[in-house]
Amino acid sequence: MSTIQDVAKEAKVSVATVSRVLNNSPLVLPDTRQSVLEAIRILNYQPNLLGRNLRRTETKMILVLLPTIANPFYSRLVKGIEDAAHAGGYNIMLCNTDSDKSREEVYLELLKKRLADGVIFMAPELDVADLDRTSLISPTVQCCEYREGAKVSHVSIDNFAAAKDAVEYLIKCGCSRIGHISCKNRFVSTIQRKNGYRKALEEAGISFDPELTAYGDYGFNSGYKAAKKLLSLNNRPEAIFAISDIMAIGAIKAIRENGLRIPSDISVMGFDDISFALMYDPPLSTVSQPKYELGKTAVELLMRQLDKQNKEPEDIILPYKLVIRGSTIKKGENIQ
Amino acid sequence: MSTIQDVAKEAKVSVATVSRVLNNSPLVLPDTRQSVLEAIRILNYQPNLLGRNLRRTETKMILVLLPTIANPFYSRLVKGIEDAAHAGGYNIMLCNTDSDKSREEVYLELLKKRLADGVIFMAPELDVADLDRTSLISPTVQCCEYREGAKVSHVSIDNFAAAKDAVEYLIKCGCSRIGHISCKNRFVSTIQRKNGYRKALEEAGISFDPELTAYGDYGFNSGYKAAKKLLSLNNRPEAIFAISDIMAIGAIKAIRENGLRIPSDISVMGFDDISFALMYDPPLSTVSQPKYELGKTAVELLMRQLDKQNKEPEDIILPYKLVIRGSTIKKGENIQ
DNA sequence: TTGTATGCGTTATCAC
DNA sequence: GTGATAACGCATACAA
Repeated sequence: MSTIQDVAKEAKVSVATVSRVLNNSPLVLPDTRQSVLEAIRILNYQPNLLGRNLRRTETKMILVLLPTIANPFYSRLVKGIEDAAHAGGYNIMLCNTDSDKSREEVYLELLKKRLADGVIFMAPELDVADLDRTSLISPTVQCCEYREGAKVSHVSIDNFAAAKDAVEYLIKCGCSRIGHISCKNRFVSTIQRKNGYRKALEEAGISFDPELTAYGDYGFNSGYKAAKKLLSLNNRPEAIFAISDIMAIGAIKAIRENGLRIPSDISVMGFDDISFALMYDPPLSTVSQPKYELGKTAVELLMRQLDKQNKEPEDIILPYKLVIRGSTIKKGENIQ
Repeated sequence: MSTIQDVAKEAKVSVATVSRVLNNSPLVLPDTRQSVLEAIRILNYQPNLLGRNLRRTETKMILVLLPTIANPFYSRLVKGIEDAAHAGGYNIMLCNTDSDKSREEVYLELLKKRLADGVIFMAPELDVADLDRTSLISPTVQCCEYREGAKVSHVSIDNFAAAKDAVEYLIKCGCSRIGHISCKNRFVSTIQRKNGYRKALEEAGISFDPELTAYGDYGFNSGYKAAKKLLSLNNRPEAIFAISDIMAIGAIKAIRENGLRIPSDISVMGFDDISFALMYDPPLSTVSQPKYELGKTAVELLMRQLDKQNKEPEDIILPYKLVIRGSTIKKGENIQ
């Protein structure tokens, strides 16, 4: 493995000149540049980035913390992050936290140990204070999920409006008893979606029934169990709004097991628009998040901090889209 | 940000001693160690790994190249890799190549530039010669997919036996016209699965009909289209064996659109056993790969090279499992 | 325009 | 058992 020294010797110039060529400095004569490039070619030289990183105290690496890549919601998001990062000369380190705070902290060590220049949280387990502390060490951005009150940039959709829209659609379809499958966490998205659900009911003059809300953990089985519970009510729901597609699909399994049909007996609405939503039979109606753009925007927010352009936290809201497919009855097609 | 120098000054020892404490050297007095640890605590010191990496010319980082994390097949696999890597003191860099050779090469630059100590290929686009060249630079392992003839370790299942088993099962269920949805690539797994399919037919005395093989690209739509083609044959298949679960699910969509039912009219068998296979309705019969173990084993193979324990390439075959669920008719339940 | 010299933070090789 | 000090490979301030 040859070093910059070897190249300098071969090209009969100083290491400084080689370094200049490597970094496209304008103040090096074309002839000199040529002979350096020739030496690089001859020696098949590859700069050792460890040296550069140490010298510059930067790694051109972004830490990306997410619960698990097993959740297909993150696939497109990561793609958006990856593309934007590459465009800016950065690479990413994808880390599964399993929604475990201590795992998250272990990965943040990499930041403290200078192995990454910045971090994007997809669903921070850290509390507001820790998040603020992290942002003091390195540029930090929250994407999709975020902690309210933290002085840390974030990008997300308007979860309240999205949930309200989704439930309003179900109401317009003629459903008035609408079940909600939520999660027992304190994520802003969860709370906002729940609020959107209640607001839609309220505006339609439908009284909120706490029995119609069941809880899961975003997983398939939890959606199945939550729906079983809702279906066991004396007055079962005519529609179910779940805060994740996977839970919605679990709910459909439960509904079918009870001998009911989708969507004629019960409509089901999901959230996220993961790729499976379209593959499922029936294709799932859902709230589509602009996943690629969310990821891309998160990186842009981070870049602005990395470039020291902006130290102030920014909050960006991206548009969502209600996607109606086969798991909800169409307006006007309801029996009532 | 304090450095090792600051700690040395604070603890009134040399940087060498601090370094020894940091690296758990046995030859440092308990008292000295204590005072160093105290200084570290006071200064809230974090070692800068860039310095260590440069000095040791290692990064404790493993490059993991896969087509895309959007393919859920890789979720558990990555988990296995991650856990094993962490256990060995390594972190991983997950890289989506989009099955694009040039993207793969870009990521391999990270290896040449010493930003990673080794690489695991999940589905190498590189040819045998390039793969051999890479293994000369750094420890290299192929996981699941591999190039035959490359002097590079690999771990996978016996794709021939697995496919043969799957097709034999369909035959035992009474199906004799069995369609195959494959891919037009040169992956060993593809070829072996095709061979297993043919071998099962042959042993059952069923003549191979080239018309019964259609091609896709592992994606949902491609499975859908391939099945459409198979269904348009004069003598349509009684069962379909796809080499990916996602294509199998696409095939089911096509079958249902043609007014046929799963599994009574047509049985469908997938491959991989992704999480969605169990969530789908009907739950998909498929060949289950030991995903977590495949990932774990790949790291172990790599570690042996990193430790210089073993330079010779090793080939490991892990057991698969045929999982029968609702998308195939049960033995004895066939109409014939 | 190019070269010299220094330092980034750490570990390792020597002395002592 | 501990301390000086020389690398590791590169970028950059300054000198020429």
